[in-house]
Amino acid sequence: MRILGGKWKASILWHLQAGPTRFNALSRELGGASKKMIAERLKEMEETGLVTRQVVATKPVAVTYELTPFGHSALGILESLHDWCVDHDV
Amino acid sequence: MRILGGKWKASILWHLQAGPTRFNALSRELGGASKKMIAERLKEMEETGLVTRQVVATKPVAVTYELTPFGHSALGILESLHDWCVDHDV
DNA sequence: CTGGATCCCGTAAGATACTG
DNA sequence: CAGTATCTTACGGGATCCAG
Repeated sequence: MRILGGKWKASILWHLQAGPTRFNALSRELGGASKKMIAERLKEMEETGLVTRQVVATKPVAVTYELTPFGHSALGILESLHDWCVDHDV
Repeated sequence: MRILGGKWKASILWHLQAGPTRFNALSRELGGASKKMIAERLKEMEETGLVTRQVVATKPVAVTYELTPFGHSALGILESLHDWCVDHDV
């Protein structure tokens, strides 16, 4: 729960499964989440090894986030959770 | 996450799998949790249908909590989560 | 424009005392 | 025994502001 819990980590993982994504792209796709939330959650997820952070020194700077293999495996878990919710009407 | 999240619900489910358990028994087994936490979490879990509450009109009163089938199925999910953590060293 | 830091608030969590 | 009442603290969450 400490790794996957909270309000946004699951959504972030979901949106990252398509491939490396920029900070603001995430911010746009996760409509209801403030940039602070995304930044905090990404930092935690980087520390737990779910995602990697890449800084591209263009101008203006670009920062992309990408799933690690561990992050991909987490998506499998989330899918189990999802199926469980659906099976029990939740 | 809303159903299983928080700090104590998983532990409560785990301790209830042995069968109907009394409030104070839970309180003793979940060392670090105050009675307030347990009471609040149990109330939520009753509302989401994970557990049932049974009042036995002895003197003094006894109250036991028991897993519903839905609660049992949640244990399966938690086990998946646990296995996932173990497999990835967490 | 980009990514992120700061401020403020509400709720969860924790400790303790009290009640039927 | 099984909670409730009350208070304090910690953290998640949201809006806003800052730097490159």
